[in-house]
Amino acid sequence: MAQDITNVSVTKDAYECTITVDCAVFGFQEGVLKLLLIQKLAEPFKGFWLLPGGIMQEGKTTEEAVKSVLLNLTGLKNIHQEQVYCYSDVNRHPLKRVITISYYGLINPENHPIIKQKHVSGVEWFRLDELPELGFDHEQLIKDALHLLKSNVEERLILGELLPARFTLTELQDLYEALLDKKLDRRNFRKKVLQKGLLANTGEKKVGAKGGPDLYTFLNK
Amino acid sequence: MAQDITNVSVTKDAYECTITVDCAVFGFQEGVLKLLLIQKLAEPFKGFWLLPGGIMQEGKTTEEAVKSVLLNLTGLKNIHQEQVYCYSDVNRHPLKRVITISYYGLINPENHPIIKQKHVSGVEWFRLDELPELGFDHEQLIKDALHLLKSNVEERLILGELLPARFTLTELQDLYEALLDKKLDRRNFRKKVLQKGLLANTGEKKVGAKGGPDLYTFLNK
DNA sequence: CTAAACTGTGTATAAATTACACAGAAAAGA
DNA sequence: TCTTTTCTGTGTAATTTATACACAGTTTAG
Repeated sequence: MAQDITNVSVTKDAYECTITVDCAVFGFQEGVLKLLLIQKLAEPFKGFWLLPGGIMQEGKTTEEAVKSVLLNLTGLKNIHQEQVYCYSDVNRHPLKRVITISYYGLINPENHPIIKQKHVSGVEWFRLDELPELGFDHEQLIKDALHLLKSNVEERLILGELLPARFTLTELQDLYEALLDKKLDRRNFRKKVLQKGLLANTGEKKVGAKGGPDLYTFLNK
Repeated sequence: MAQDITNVSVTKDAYECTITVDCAVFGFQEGVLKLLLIQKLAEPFKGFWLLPGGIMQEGKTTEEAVKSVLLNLTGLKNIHQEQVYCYSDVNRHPLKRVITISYYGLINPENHPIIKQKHVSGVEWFRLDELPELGFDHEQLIKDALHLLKSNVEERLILGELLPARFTLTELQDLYEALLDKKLDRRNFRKKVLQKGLLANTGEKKVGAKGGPDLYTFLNK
């Protein structure tokens, strides 16, 4: 007897599944792109480093679940986040079938002190080129998150808080260069990024920096 | 008392949620892009047209769930599919909290006869510019699916079965024009699409067509 | 106040995109 | 079968976009 699997039948006999969210939190500091990882306190993957993540609780959207998980594991709040992908392989988690929606987040580490919470044995920023061994399939999640981040930055200049509210074009260029892993020509970079029409020169200059660089900001936010 | 929401605790006290999948199946026929919709047999949204979708069953990935749902509602099988987005608003479904992973699929309607199954009162192809009123948030799902489809076609020439295995460049151009909703110059289009290096001229010509157009195919598949 | 390190800017060249027309092939119709 | 119609395949000039490149001015560091 075939089971009715249309939308009609969600109220009866529906299989239910644990949903987790994971979030690749990126920060940009001293010209280096960094990723925030937590170290697991218990099995499975005890001692391994992981993306912060956890269970979606009743009544929450996945976006809200990400916020709550980050707050509970790292003390972080108010961060820009974007959905990356849904991972549903049956054996992703060794103990139980879970479905994971992954996100990435963008913060300025200086504005967001990391406060290690209980449930984790460590919270640390890692350079992207010096990541430790990761648990679960988080290497894949990071790869996918980074790919989306690059395309969102290049195509739409979505920076979240990777840069401060007012930033110099050289800071923006340093971010591009870290993401693309190559040097860019200053004059051509400025031309290209300015003609997107998304940036405004504030008319003020950054203090404490040689050359007295102009501070820019986003036009509409 | 704070609940442990890390990955550690997936086995205890975890909220579980019904997961559904929806799939925007696109077909390309007579130069027109079409979308396959089903008509609902029962409340909620009885009589409304919807993307085929349904519940993810135990032991299945979301990709497998999409396959199973399409087979059960429309008789379709073996279709190219891509994940679009995860929708988790709490009130998306009027009867129950569900989380939906949406996909799009690409088929050649001529190779895949649609066989209406039980659980639905209709299955029909609609022109994209003549869609009926849709239930749930499926208008949004279609918009997002179409957006991803466009970018996958333009950037990566991912056509699934929108065209037959061997096709003329004019057929490919017709598909582009339908997707982008504008006319393209033939010579420039050919230059651009050929220099992607993904197509090979089979050396054969399409019979029954004026002008004797060359048949092309994908290089590596 | 000198040296060092940074900023802001324009132009010439190369590459990519666009606009555009005609001769040949096949089908359709007389 | 032959004339008309409709489609295919192709190149070049003009425009736009991307790239390579150097120097004078500003600020900090010593």
